[in-house]
Amino acid sequence: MLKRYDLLNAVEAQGVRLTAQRRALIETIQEAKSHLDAASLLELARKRDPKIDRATVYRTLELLKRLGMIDELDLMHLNGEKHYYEVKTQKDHLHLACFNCGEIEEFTSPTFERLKREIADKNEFDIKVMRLEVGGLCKRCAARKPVLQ
Amino acid sequence: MLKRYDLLNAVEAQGVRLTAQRRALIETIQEAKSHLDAASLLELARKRDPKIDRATVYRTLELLKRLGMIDELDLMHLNGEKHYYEVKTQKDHLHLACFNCGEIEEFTSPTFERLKREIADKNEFDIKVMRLEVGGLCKRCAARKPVLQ
DNA sequence: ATCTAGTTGCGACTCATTCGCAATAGACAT
DNA sequence: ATGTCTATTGCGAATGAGTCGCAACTAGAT
Ligand SMILES: [Mn+2]
Ligand SMILES: [Mn+2]
Ligand SMILES: [Zn+2]
Ligand SMILES: [Zn+2]
Repeated sequence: MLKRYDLLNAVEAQGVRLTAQRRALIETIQEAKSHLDAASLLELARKRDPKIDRATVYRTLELLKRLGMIDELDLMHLNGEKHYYEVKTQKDHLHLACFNCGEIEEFTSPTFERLKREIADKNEFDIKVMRLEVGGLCKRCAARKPVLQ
Repeated sequence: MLKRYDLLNAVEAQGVRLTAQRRALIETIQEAKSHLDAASLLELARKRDPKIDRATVYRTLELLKRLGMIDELDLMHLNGEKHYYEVKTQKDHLHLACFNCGEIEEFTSPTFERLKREIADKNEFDIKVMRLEVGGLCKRCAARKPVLQ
């Protein structure tokens, strides 16, 4: 399991106003077992504070993105055009999405870290976000499928 | 300049029906100087064949994606939620998007290729698409900005 | 020249995300 | 504790990207 940043403390440290809604949303993302889209996040957060609006969800996601505390993912848009969110981990990690079964695998990799350093160094690019998403067939689904077609 | 696949020939070789609209769209993407979103693609393609509809653009993009001939990009959604498209290149390449000036840099990298092989090998994942997008500040903009804030 | 399955245009639709504005509530000062 | 001020919120309406159903059309096979 990858180590996640502690959102609530980090947000507090930024001197951002801590409302009940933000608290509920932040706790929800922090404890989420999977990548959440805005609608699922809203649904879950309402269990903590039923009085949260969709607009607040988007505004809070925007805030957390701006502060560099969460990452936004496409996950290959396997399921509509929505985006997914997760707490940033200490090391960046990458995502493999299976076109067939929808499974998402995630992991870190020294080569990925090295690539990150190279980009920053060679291009003198000040990296704020880095997103590597791979689509294809997971081990199981690749085995199940004929190689052709 | 990265070497692009020849879409028209590749599509023909697939035994896909070649309509006037598809031809116009394919030629447009092929010759595009930049990453095109669906609306820009439509606008440009209409110069070749004025009678193309938005729905056909999306259906054709879907087709080309399925055939693995184009890539779909977010480019960090710097400008709304739309997606961008480009002809697949012989080697995959990655994209750096500057949050400040919007510039997009692209390049290939041996480390990126190596990472790709590692993912395929270690995870036994059959890679169809691989998308690495980086957001941050380009060289010029990073220099212009104070390090804090 | 005919046939037909695949493709298209159209208009209506869905779904994710954003916006404007009046009401509310953190945080800080009193 | 109370008041003040401003950032934040809920609401409902709006936007914008992408999709769909269906009748009309056409590429390409025979
Ligand atoms: Mn996207
Ligand atoms: Mn590119
Ligand atoms: Zn799978
Ligand atoms: Zn820049």
